[in-house]
Amino acid sequence: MQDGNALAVSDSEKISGSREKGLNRVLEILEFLHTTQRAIGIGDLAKGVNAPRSTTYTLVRSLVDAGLLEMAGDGNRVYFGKKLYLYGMDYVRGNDLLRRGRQEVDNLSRETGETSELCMLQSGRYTIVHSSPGTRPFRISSATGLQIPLPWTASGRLLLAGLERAAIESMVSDDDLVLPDGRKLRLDDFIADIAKARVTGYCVTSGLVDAYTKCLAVPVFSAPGKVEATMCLVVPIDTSQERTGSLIGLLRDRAARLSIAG
Amino acid sequence: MQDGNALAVSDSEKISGSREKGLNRVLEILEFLHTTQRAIGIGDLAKGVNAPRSTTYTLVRSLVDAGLLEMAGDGNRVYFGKKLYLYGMDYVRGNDLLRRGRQEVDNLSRETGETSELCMLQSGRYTIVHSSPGTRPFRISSATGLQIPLPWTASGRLLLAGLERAAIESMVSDDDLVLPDGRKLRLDDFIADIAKARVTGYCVTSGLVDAYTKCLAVPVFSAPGKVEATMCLVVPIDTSQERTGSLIGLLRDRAARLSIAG
DNA sequence: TCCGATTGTCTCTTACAAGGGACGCATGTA
DNA sequence: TACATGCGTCCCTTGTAAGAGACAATCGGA
Repeated sequence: MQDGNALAVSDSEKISGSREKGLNRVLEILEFLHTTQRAIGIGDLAKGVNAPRSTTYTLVRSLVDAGLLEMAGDGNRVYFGKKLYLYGMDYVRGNDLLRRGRQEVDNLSRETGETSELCMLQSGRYTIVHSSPGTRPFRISSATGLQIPLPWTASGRLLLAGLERAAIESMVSDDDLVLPDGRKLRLDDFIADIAKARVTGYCVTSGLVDAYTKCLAVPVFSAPGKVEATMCLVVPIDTSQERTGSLIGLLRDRAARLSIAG
Repeated sequence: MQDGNALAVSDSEKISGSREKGLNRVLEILEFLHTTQRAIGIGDLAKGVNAPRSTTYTLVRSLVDAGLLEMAGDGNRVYFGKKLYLYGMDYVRGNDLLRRGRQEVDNLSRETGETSELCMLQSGRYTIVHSSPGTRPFRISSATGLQIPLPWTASGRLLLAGLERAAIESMVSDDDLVLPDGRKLRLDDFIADIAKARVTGYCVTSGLVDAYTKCLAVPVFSAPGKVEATMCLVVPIDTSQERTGSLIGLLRDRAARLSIAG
């Protein structure tokens, strides 16, 4: 193994390493599968979440029996199961905003040909909840469920609009402020961005996540002042001023539509 | 409460009532939310899964923190959370058959105007995994995630094709054999149906779930002889012989398409 | 063929989570 | 104003689940 499991587990979690609640282990397992995005052997899973093998076997059996996980076709690998899909659909059904937001995102990318995304805060992290690829030849990075530091994104600036400074600080770690290209954002600048985005009602960032794209984002409100989600378009960084402007107009229009009934 | 919680909890689970593993409680909570299909107060949730209040509060807090559940907007109600949606999408992504099956079902209902469904076995139960409503004025019952006794359906007969008699018996309870209209199916007849469906490669049932519809189903194979799912159309019971035949042809065609790469 | 690594199962101990129950706080209604 | 009902939190006890570790079975090189 390349990861020398000797207490190197990273600093996450308490170093205790002792007894751990079963439910927590399960949550870690699910999260681990979410990051790996593929079926994985139970032994490796145990290593991955740093849990004892015997425990992992027991938990996985429970989860498989319950249908939350499934044994992958070939043999001893596990991945998410149908039950989770069904629960996920229940979530969508109970969530107007998400259901209509997905629709709207699909429409947007079809109409504009650009990559379009619906984003939300997910336990304090920026999350791409739904994305539709667009028709450009080059692939723009964006997988559903991907989590990215808030300061890297235009949506992040909108999602934090209206929050206390303290709340924002607690959601943004120092690491988050370091952009992919190595530049370090100043926290005050970021907070200023947020305030600005709030009044203008949209946000554009250029070359933050990568050097070749810019991101146009607008807020979706669940109540006056309460930003529940954002919709955004990811476009080539050299997109003209005019087209950028008209795309933002389109976005604001669609987001408003989502907001009213939300 | 209208449900007199006095040990009426149905016979499910052991009557022990004593200490229960946290994970199991969680699984019950999720299942309960899945059946209620709506946000529910924590107190009621505790009653619903027959768990102590204190325990329920603790577990719900964990689940909310993890994002598997969310507090519903108003206040003290909980329902499924974004995390479950994300995990569900992971499942879809990792499952070609489901992804393409959903697509195909949507196509079918658009082309034919009939209600179309994708069905699978889910821990021994028949489950509507995806459905698309069709354009007929009257609504045909069918919610995604709904679970129905196997003998009530055409798909059930196909999904069990190739299984041992013992396996079939273990999956079908006596209650399952009682149709909605009160008639009782003989187990032997049901098993004969299964065998017949297997050789003909499709199955039609008339007036089983309700008196006004018939159900046309065909199998989708994940490997030769292994029925992974079924696709079906739910049509008015008076649909002509010709149309029924051509719809079945269409279904078989599409199901075959799904099966090859599966 | 013989090893080393991995997989799945089992047993036993003890650290600790589940549960009982009491508390204070809001509602609602007699 | 009193009383009942439901909510959310907290504390203490003890039954039990998490974990360590041993085991047989399987696999894949060398």
